Amino acid sequence: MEETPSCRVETALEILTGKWKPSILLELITHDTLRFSELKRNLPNITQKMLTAQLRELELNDIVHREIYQVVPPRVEYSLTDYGKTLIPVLNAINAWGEKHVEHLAQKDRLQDATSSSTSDSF
Amino acid sequence: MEETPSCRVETALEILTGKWKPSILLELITHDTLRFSELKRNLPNITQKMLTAQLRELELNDIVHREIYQVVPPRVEYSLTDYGKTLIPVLNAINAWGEKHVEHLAQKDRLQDATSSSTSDSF
DNA sequence: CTTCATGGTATCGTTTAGGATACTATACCA
DNA sequence: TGGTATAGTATCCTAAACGATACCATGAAG
Repeated sequence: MEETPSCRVETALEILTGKWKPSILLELITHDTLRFSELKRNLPNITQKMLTAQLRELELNDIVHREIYQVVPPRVEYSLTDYGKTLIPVLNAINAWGEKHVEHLAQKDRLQDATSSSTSDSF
Repeated sequence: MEETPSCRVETALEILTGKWKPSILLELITHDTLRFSELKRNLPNITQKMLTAQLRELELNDIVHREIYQVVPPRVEYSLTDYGKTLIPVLNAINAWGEKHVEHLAQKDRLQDATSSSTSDSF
């Protein structure tokens, strides 16, 4: 890691990227507390291995809390830590830009279609 | 792509992630306009292939503008589009959280060191 | 004694991102 | 005629991310 400003962007992005982390975080934001099996149910295509791995990484970064109940069959509950909740506004900002972006691209495509059809509207 | 909110987070993140995109964006934010060779010089470890590929992706998403001058040897200048500049506040938010995060982790580690040294302070 | 549910690991294969290196076109300059 | 600079491509290779599948430990219920 270097000391340039972009480095901190990368630091933050490391935590948010990965094929499943945004979805996992969204689940925990909207449901507060979820068991492992509930997360797995709500993320239909994730494998157990990936879910475990991503949760462990989030736990390492103090974003999610893992609560183990010593019962059989096991019961493990996941939730955002207070610190993890500081990510919510950041995720909202990213999501808002993402929404604008799909609109922006759609508009660009409409313009391209219009100009390309005007060059080929002899058909 | 699905319709869930997290999807737009992923949409946005696709544009920001990749080993070099944050650095490239930072360069263009701080220098306004840069030639291909200048970008390459400022990003010492990037390969020509990666620089080209990342710039093309950013161009496709209308984040950077590519201006080609028909001279020999070639001169190509890259800059943020007006639309690309809407990313700046998002990057700032991400960067700010990243800064907090390194502090947070450092603090956590200090606490851990303190407790672990208190269990082993017979040395 | 078998079965079931839960929350995992372990192992292997595939797919993707990224890197190293060589090559190219062009016109000017010596 | 040959070298130089710029902005790339093309090809091949490695490493990391991701996925499929099989396996495991536990104790209660039947």
